[in-house]
Amino acid sequence: MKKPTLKERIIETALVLFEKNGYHGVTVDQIVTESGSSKGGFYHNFKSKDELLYYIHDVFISYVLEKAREAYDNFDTPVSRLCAMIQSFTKVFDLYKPHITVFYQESMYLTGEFNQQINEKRDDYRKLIIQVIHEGQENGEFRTEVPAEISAMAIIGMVNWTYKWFNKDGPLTIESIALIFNDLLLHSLLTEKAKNQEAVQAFLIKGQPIQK
Amino acid sequence: MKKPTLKERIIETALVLFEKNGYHGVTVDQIVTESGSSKGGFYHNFKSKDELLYYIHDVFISYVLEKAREAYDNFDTPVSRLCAMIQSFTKVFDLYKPHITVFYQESMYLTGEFNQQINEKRDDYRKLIIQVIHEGQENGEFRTEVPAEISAMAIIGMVNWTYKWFNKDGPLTIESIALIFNDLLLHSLLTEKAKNQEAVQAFLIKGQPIQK
DNA sequence: CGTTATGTACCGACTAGTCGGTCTGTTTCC
DNA sequence: GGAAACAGACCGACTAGTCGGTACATAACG
Repeated sequence: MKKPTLKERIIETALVLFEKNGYHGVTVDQIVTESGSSKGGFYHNFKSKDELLYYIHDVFISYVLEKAREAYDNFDTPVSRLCAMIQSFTKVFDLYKPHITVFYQESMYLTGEFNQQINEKRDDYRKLIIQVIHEGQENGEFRTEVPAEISAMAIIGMVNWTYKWFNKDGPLTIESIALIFNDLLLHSLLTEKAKNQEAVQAFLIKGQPIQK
Repeated sequence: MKKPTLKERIIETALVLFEKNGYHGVTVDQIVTESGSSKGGFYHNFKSKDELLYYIHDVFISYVLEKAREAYDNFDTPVSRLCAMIQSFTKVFDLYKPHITVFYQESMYLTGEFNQQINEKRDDYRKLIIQVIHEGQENGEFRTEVPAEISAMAIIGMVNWTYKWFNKDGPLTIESIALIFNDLLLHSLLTEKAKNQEAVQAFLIKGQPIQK
């Protein structure tokens, strides 16, 4: 493990502080003090406090988007693609919980240019989910009674909200939660016929309540 | 319609501004100017900018909690209770969208006393949902493979997230969205046997995709 | 009834403090 | 020695909150 650069240290510190106190609840002086740096060091690495916020957003959304694309490429059916995406996304909470909290709490304070770049990636992610659902509706595995756009937002909402309540030291691991999410989703989105396919059954939870 | 008091005018104005620019993106001076008031008028009605934020939070959460309790009291089966709660909650978006946006974006900036009071009501709401699911699991209508606590958070997440994307002028009314949410929920939470009951079937969507 | 007293809602110039950002060094590293 | 990385004193714009005052209503008084 190579020793972290000042830039990395600043980002780490800011992340922890932002998660706890919000972007506006943390001053540059605090970040600088806590990271054992200085104003000079900070502004040498970032054009502004805004840019730091942008970096944090970008690291997270870029990672998630890439993982979703990988999930899409590595599987070849709508069900397995969707499940893989949900799993990879949910698992990100272990790694990037502070990023995610900041992402959803503070994105409105991103200005102009920064805001636009993040929004593009966010849109790409949403479109990818909608696309998978559409593909599933076309091949008859997904119910068509519910519009794909709404299903997508329901999914995204369910998963995203996890940042408000997930606790690493709680009774369930993030992996268990990901399994539950997949189970809930498939039960609500698939046709009865599709649910009976063997390949799908593997994603559903049977019998006893899931445990850690 | 009686003419609004200054206090009401300030709250209305602040709501619109907060929704658009965030709590920290709006100054007291702006609120005062836009509402045709003054610093004095503002601080005569509110102890601080914080207290204004608290008021906005409280109006919304109190309303939602009351509606949920009504829903519980007016129905007598887990399924109908849950559906009624989801419907009343979802429909609130027409009425209180700015409150909700502020509620979820800015609640972290509520301090001490204020924060505590809001959290209590939020907890009460969550507990009520969990209770209904538990009751449904006990009478055999709800699946027991998934923990009630997680189901509850999945539901709350799905519904709450609506504030990020719902648009009054979009293709779907909030009532249609509420119906879809109920359909998705029941499909994922109920046992196969329960889904076939006539009383439950009424809450499910059949045939063609739902339209406005 | 007219006048004075009193409470309440509201006004707006002012202030004390804060915080993002700059500027002038100093150190580190090639 | 020169450039990049960093330190920290300093600045100025901005903002939540204050405070002395006004306008107006209702009540008390003679």
